[in-house]
Amino acid sequence: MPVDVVWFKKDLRTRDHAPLLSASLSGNPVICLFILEPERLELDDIDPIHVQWELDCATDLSIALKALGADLHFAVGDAVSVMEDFDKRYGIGRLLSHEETGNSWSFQRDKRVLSWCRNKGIEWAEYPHNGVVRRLGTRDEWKRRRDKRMREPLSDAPFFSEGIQFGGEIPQLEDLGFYPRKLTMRPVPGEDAAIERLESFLSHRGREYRRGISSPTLSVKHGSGLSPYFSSGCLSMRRAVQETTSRIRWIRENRSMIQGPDDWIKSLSSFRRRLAWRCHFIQKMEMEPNLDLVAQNPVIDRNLRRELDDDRFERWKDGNTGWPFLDACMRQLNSTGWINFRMRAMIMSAASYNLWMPWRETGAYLAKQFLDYEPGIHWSQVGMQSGTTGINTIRAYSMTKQGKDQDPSGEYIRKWVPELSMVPTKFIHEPWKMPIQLQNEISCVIGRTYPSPILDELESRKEGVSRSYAARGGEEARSISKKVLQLHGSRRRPKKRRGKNVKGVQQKLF
DNA sequence: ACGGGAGTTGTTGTA
DNA sequence: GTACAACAACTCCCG
Repeated sequence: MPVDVVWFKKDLRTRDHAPLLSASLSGNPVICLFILEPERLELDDIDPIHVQWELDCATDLSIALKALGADLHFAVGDAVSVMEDFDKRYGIGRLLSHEETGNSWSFQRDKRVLSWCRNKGIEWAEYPHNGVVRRLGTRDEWKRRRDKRMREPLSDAPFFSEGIQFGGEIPQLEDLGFYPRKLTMRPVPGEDAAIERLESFLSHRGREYRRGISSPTLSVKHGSGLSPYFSSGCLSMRRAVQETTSRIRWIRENRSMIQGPDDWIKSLSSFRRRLAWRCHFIQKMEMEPNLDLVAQNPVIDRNLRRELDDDRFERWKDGNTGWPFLDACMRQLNSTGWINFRMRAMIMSAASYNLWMPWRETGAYLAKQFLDYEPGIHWSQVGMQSGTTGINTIRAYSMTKQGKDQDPSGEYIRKWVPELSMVPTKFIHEPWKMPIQLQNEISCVIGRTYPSPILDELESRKEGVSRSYAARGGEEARSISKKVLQLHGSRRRPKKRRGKNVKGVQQKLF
């Protein structure tokens, strides 16, 4: 009897999982499959921490599946070879999975799997995932269809009468010669932990979301912390959207019993808007699957002529640029595998504008640092923060301004850059301005115990920005930018202009 | 959803 | 009450 193979990729959960549900209803024997693909580990945007995280989430998933009467089979190897092997042993009737919108590599891999299925006469049933709409010609319909999908009911975890037992061992990365770096504060893997985290966010942590997300310290507490779970699919986007909506409704209905209901509603609405942005960016990758390899506007990219300077690259990566706030952010990221959105933008902006390094190399390094690496979001952001799309205004951050705004007391800098722990607040954002005598007194000598700034921040930023504007000026570059906007631009209606005339007219009406 | 300069409007303190 | 400087807050523009 042919078996249904449910191939788990970036959807490591049992609830709201359409392929799993469908397999359970078919009546066929079911194999749940997770493949550790060693080839991925050779890619420059994939890190052992990603595979380890997926493996740990899959291990948790295997326990949940066992309780449902199914069993997760772990395999190591190339996806097609693994399928071939399973087909020989069991005879695959159907392959079921979610559509994956990953990087160029996974796109090519899925094409190979598809042609293998076709050769074998095996049906591959792929189900839509998150808010991504496959085979969409233009962006016009996207928002409506995404929102509609988010409103559809969630499905429970199904039961299985005939799951084929997995007799093997869970593979270990170490046995393959990969040793993931140890992350501090790594979240607890798995679906239950993901749901718990969503609940704690909605029940109390998210109250200060709006105030907290811009700051690298507050965002640790008031951010949702759900991103790694979304990347590995421990949590469905639909569940997050629906539960956020019902929480907002609950606050609205019980507003008299709650203090500060409006701020709370604003926070959760803004969280929900960001969930939609998440889908919006992954949709870009869906429609342009080589976003991780080719700039959206290749002409601008060529005009920029950025070069990888090894010394700059190393100092940027390690958080040794001599720009305290940037270094602190880099070190937090390297240590925890996470940093908030705004600081990611600043880190990328420093690489692109101040240090003038090419986006592919810096973007790949960052991808490896983010535990929550999501190709569609990541490479869209990299494109934006390197000025290679041509459709967004150039956003070059000032590290010292951000530092003063987000960390006025310097507490965050002192935590992550201990060399600066004795520097008084007055100089914490610009320690090179300390008088030599003070430097000696506190044993923090700029240029010896902590590096001098790698470049003049103001000057390098100014030069980077003007070179970037110059690169997008030409006729050829402009015409490509226009096309990029048509294909990818957000279809949100432009704000109504509120000029003095309009106001005047309104006043006359009342 | 950038930063910095210029220009504008609003607020406060002082003679 | 008035005049005005000093300064904060805001808007617009440009790279």
